[in-house]
Amino acid sequence: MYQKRKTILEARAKVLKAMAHPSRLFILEELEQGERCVCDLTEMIGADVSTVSKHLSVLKQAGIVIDDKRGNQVFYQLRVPCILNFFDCIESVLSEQAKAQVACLTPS
Amino acid sequence: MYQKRKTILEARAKVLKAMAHPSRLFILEELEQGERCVCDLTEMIGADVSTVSKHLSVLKQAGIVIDDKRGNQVFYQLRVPCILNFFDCIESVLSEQAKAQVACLTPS
DNA sequence: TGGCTATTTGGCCACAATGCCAAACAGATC
DNA sequence: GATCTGTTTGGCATTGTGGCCAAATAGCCA
Repeated sequence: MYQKRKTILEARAKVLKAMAHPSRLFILEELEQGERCVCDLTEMIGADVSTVSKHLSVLKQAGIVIDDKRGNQVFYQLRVPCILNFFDCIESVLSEQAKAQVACLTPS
Repeated sequence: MYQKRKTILEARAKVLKAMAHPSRLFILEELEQGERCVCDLTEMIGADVSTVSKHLSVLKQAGIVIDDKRGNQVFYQLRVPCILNFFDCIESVLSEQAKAQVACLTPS
């Protein structure tokens, strides 16, 4: 039952795992606007360049972004734009959470 | 730039992280069919009950599933059905990966 | 070549995640 | 109450992740 689907589910989990970090989500949002070089993203995020580079490497290994070296800088862009559609659903999870909290706090 | 959105992105990342495990993805797929008790899922996954229970706890804490105790068993169900829409996009990431691999292996 | 900028990689440390076992807990039934 | 089944929680070992610094690498320009 599970063993049969395990390989596929592992591949999916890998993609999700690559997205599951605030800095990496920020990068994806930013790349939605267009390509960005490592230096741009580093400045926006405010972490060490090496840290941002590693985040980009995670996204690249997961197949979510691709890189393009031009001169001495590297530009990253989304490979699959639909990635951003995820957020609508995530938002609905979060809004359900919020609703539940309100309901919980409201005296009945 | 990033600091401003960080709180929201952390919340989203938490949801994604909760999904980013093969067993938990399996659980979500299974719950798409309808509610399941811990014992059903445990048998299907083939791990220790305590392990499955912890996976369910992760999904619950993320607000993705809800539990309903009836008698001495606990039934879980999806709280937000759209979760499954994720997979279309993930599949397209994976198929792009596959395409790239083929292109890479094909002599030009 | 030498120096400059941009990026990646390796090392290290602190911390989180995974999975099992054992123990605790909850509900049903006798 | 005693016991059985179903579920959760605590503890522990193993492994993975995230972040920084320092060093290596790559491309430009003089």
